[in-house]
Amino acid sequence: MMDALQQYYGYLFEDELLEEIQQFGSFREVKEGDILIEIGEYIKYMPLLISGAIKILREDKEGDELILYFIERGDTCAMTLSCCMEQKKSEIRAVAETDTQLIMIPVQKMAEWMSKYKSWQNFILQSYNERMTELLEAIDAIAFLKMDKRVLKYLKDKAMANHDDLINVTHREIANDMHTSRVVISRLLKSLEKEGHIKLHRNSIKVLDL
DNA sequence: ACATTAAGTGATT
DNA sequence: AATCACTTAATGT
Repeated sequence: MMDALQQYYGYLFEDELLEEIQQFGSFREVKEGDILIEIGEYIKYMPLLISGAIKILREDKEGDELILYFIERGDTCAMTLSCCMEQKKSEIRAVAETDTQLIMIPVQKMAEWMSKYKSWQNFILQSYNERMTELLEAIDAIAFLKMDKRVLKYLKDKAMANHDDLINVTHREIANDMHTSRVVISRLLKSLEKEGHIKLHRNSIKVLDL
């Protein structure tokens, strides 16, 4: 665990902080599809990604999902930040997008480090900022972009998060993430394929123009 | 060979 | 953009 920490976060954090992370954080591995945080749960840990990716979803009363954004190595969940500050329940669901390795940091520590380490403070502030930007993008996408653009954005985001232009996903799953029907997705994907943006296969899609 | 699941299509609202 | 109804294609048993 120290190796990975050193490798991916060494340039960000000072040595004492790295040691504290190692001491208080617990390493965890999850498989694709595992739920890390469920809506309504109290958040006790904040995740620090080592590898893999996680997708953040919102859900309405009827159980319909809507994707907000993906997080990767070097990211933390902004919702965790706002929720854990006041020991509130989670407003979102976090699902492992791929097999993922991460370090769970107790929220008390994260508050403590805020004042103790400048680099931590910067890290939190910066990723909070990035998340905010992505959230705004997500809102823009929903409010102003047409469905076809949204699907393409979704695919590109997903390809980025996976570090792979070949995405394993069914039309059904996309429809669920985007809160629409499968038929609509099928049609949009068809037209995107005709325009040369993607290549369709059964159970997978290849993104061509990244 | 049969059942199940994913994906494609036309018509309707 | 959503829904229905139906077809076709791929995959599993």
